[in-house]
Amino acid sequence: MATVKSKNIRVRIAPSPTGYLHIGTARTALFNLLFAKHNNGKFVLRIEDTDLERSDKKFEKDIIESLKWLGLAWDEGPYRQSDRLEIYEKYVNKLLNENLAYYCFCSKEDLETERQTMLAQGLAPKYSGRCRDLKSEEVKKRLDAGASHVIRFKTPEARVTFKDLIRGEISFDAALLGDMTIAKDPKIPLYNFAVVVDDEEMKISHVIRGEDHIANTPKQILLQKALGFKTPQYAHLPLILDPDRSKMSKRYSATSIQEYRDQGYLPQAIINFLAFLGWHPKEEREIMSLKELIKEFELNRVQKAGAVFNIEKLGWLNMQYIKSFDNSELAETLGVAATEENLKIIDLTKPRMKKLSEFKDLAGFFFNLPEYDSKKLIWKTTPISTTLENLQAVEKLLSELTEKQFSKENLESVFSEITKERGRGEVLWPLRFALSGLDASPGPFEIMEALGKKETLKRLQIAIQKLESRS
RNA sequence: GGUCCUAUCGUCUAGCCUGGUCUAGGACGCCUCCCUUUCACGGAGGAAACACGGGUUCGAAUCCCGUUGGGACUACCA
Repeated sequence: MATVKSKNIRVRIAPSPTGYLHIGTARTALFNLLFAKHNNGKFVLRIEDTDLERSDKKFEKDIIESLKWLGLAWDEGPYRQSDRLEIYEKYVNKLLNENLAYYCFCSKEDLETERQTMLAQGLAPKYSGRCRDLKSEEVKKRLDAGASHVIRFKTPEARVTFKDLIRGEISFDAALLGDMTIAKDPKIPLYNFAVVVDDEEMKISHVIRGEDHIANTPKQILLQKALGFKTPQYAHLPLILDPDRSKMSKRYSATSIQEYRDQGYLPQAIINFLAFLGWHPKEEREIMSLKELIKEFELNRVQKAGAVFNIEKLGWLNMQYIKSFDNSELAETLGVAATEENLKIIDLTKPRMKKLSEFKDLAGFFFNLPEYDSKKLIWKTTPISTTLENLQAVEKLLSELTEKQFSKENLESVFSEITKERGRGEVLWPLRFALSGLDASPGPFEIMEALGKKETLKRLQIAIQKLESRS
């Protein structure tokens, strides 16, 4: 295998527990894992919970559980930013002491007015730097008075250029950025700052994340330089899009892994599907396991443009995986007892299921015969009387068989004569309908095998009675 | 508005780096047919794309420039 020589590759997935594990986050996690494992690197999980108001333990729990369910195992963590506050504080103070950051006392209202004014002038909105040169005595005085504040980084006016592993060179003019906020207080870091500190402390070599973070990259690089940190390699993944080509959102579709899990999508199918959203192996293949994906994954084969989430294809993939399961395995995932009868039912239902959740609807008739209109027993233009005669003939034929003879193969041969005499459609359609009560179902021989002699006869008699009461 | 990213069938994509083998390949979806009592599976076939305009070149889906379209970002969220 063409692996990069042990270059201490370390990547991370850094979800914030402000919602359930998002499809996009799962895909980012997957690509990170794929890249790490392909190169014998480490995959770190870091929970970015610096936003106390929006973070919730229940989301953290869901993220961890969903990641596990998908089979995306991390090597280190979960680290929690809320457990690392002293580390950020140390670095905030460092910047403050070196006069690379400063306290800002501007009110939100003032900032907003400033922003609007600049926007109206067609300028890139950025902070004016009003508090940048406040005298230290003044700062101390205001701090002592308990004035509300924030800490800003003195953004240098420079051109920031970095090489994105997927997109090539990307360049920003930092002069347009303005002095960004890095913390609300030395003890309360903000996203861009916490990320930079953690990536350094955790020796992250490659930052693989969504395209929506491209604009954050120059900010983080500037911070790294000020702090004397190394700059990791960056790779920005294309976004997952809704059918209207906007960033996938709750408004349009189910966005949490948990929802797909509840609907009966298999983790293998989701992984396979997500991997192919923005990536493709060299060969023309569609079905790949996580292991195979790891083997084949190359960052330079990642697509640059966003990819629409195609639920139809997920459904098809899911069906492929469902079909690949053996019956007892499927019984277990469905939470159904692996009795002989159930296994037969599963076997017949398997090729018809796009989602596990469809099992109930598809297989329900095996357990309870649905109510149906006796008209439905009639094949095309067959007269009622003929249909009745045919069913009676079938009943007679079947009642002479032993339970053992109720196998698909045997029943087929038993029926060869009667279907020749009376017509396949004329015999088999009413039989199948009597057995299933449904317009669409597996074939009558298969159903009879699963149902057994007693139940088959019972259902046949119900149909016969229905027809008799009609005529 | 500004900044940045981006552009092959309806969708996911192969091909693009290293121009000719592209009459542009595969998959999902769609259509037709086969199998078949129905539905599904399976099998065979079909319709369907290089956004546009300039260059460069003997030759461009592939390289360059521009236009247009699409998207992301633009917080004391992450």
